[in-house]
Amino acid sequence: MVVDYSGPNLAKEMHVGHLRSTIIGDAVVRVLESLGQTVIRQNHVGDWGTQFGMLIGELEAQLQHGDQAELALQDLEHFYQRAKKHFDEDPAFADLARQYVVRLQAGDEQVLRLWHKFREVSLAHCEEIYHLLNVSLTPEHIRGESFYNDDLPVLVEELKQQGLAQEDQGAQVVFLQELADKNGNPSPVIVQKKDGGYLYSTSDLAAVRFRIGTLGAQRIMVFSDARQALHMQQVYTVARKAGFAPENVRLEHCPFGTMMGADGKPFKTRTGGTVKLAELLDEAVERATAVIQGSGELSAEEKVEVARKVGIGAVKYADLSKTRTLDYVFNWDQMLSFEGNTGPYLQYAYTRIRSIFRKAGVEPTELSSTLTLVETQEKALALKLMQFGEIVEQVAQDAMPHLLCTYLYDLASLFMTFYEACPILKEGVDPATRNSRLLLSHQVAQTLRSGLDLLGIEVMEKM
RNA sequence: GCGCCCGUAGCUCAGCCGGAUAGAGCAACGGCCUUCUAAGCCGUGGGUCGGGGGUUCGAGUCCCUCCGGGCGCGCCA
Repeated sequence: MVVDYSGPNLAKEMHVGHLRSTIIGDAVVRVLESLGQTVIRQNHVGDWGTQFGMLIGELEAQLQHGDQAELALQDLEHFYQRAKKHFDEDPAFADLARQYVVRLQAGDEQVLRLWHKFREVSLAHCEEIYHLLNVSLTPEHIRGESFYNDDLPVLVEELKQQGLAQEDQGAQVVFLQELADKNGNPSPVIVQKKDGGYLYSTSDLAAVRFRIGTLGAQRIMVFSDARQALHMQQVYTVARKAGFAPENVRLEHCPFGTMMGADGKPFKTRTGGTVKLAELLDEAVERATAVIQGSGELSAEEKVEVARKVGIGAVKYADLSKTRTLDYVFNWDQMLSFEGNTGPYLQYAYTRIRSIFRKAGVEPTELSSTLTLVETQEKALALKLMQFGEIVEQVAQDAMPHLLCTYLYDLASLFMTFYEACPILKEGVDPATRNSRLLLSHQVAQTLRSGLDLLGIEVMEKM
């Protein structure tokens, strides 16, 4: 199967808008792979389009001033703003930019070289973010819009020959009766602009065809914003009609809601700007550092590592634990709290168990396999442990990681209850009971670790 | 205008193919540390599941309608 997720626009720096697709998609991919599925990741990056004419023009202008490309592109956001300003204020530059778009489309070598340079720097930035986020995407998963460029004229021609696409007001349009409204008005999908250019509908269609025809996908999952629901429906409907997608191939759009600020409006900086992902993640680690400051268990070096895992884990868990399709409110204090359904709470539950083994001086492998369930807390915990498999199956089926989060939280809560009620290493606990409870605890730790790993969240031995 | 999504406790959210007195966490209040991490645990109060119809033995869940909010709808992605 093919899973399409993350897909940032390379023209700018990654921002919070890319977060949900990236971490939800990655969690689902991990879950699918854990079940033995063959998953082909596709990072459909935005590396093509009119804005690149402007960016390449700006890059060339700066290179002519003797600047190094890496340096000029060090701050992509800033570079973009500069290019935009240049474009808006200098008509000559605007013309140049438009020419570059044409030359880029035509495969002009010099322009392509600059485009490659830009793309390379921007992708390197994405790699950094993925690494920091502990997301499994690598360069080999990149398959941007540009990849489909050559196929677009071919595809449109096919649609025309099939009688699906027809000219309307100068553009090539597919009218879908399947998606008509109550009044019978068909839903229009433009596959080629009046000026001959193509749109994302076209490259998305090409992507569907490539994924099925070349990659052999039996199931395609695309993680993108819920606002693209109509667009995805259109693409899939056209793909079916055009014969790109046979009946037996599952075409799924896995939409997600918007990340909101405390004010209930889309998450922005205090000044109303877009929040850069790099800054958000830095802040997460910073805040986590403050949170674990009081820990007496950690050395200074360990704190750095733990803060990273806790901070990043908190951001990811906060997102993953909410129903995917709904908007959710981003709240630092809540996600970094050790109370409630949070990343830190689960990581803490894990370290608490590891601490027991350290204290006991016992390795899980040394335990006898005899499990004796007597107390109600022990039984409840064991019962919960057995449900892990079916929850994972369900997440794979529905692409809903929050089901796994809810499960892990329930499991951790049951463990805490068990831990309070059932002494393990205390005096007076007979060896058999001690062994059984250690075994049970170990199973919980393993399950927490596996579950968090499927979510792309790391654990630690101490915190 | 047309279409999609949402409305569950003060706040943030769960509630599998409809099934028993609707669940958590924050917040509020009250308990539990001389021994396994109190970053925890136990308990109390708090909801006409937006309103109204309908289907059903049974509806937070399915259907219709109304109210309220968000988003989308031919040449951006």
